[in-house]
Amino acid sequence: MRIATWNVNGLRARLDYITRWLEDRQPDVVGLQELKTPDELFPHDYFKELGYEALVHGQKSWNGVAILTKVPATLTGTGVANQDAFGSRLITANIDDKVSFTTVYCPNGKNLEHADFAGKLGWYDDLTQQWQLLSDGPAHRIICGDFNIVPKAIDGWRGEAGEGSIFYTAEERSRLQTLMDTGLTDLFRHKYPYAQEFSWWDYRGGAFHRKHGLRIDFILATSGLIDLTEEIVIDRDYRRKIDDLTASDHAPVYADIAL
DNA sequence: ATGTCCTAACTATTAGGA
Repeated sequence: MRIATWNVNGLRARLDYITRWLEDRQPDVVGLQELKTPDELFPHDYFKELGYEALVHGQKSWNGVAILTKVPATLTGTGVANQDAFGSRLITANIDDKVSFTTVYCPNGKNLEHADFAGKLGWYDDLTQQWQLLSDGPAHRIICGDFNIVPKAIDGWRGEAGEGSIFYTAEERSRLQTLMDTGLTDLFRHKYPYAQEFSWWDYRGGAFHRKHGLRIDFILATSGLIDLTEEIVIDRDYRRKIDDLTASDHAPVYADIAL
């Protein structure tokens, strides 16, 4: 089973680009973030023609997450408890009764002085609490998405020079670590302990070509899935322009798991 | 380097992104 995560930066503006990627990579399950699309405008029929059912937790203008799936799936939850003010950022489904699949769009935080920074930390606290409380359903669980945190210096182009700035703070990293301490493994970092690969590059200033990126999009999985993971790829070719189609500022990330 | 770029929105300028 090929599972994936992708912050598409506007689903409707990205529809043709997303189609190219789906046809080329043929993922079975995809967590999408930053739909910027209200539920009533989600193109269910379009994805159905491509072979995907869509489970959607959207909103007007901003945020929004969805799960595309080729295999039978059941929606089991949306949203982080007590965090409605941050918008639509989490959706969970049981995939074929084999794995619980969650995708998240974690808050950005803006800057260290902004109220959203403290809010980001609180959002993570509530996410972890909710994650721990979820006890029924499949034992295999995946949470993937745009986490908006650089886990280690190697995961950002600025390296050690970035330490302490937003995305690189000890406060943010401790929140991510607390979530991981519930029994989650970063599949990319586990398979490639020393690789420097990025999943996001700023649109501005030629950041992609200057290799000024961050690795902030992860697939986190429970321990039973580690040995079942055959490959994990940050698909950076799909951060490039295709013909006249503009890419998202995030690359897709996918894993092939023997489920 | 608060320069740059992209999206959505009460279509023109602004907010948000990371």
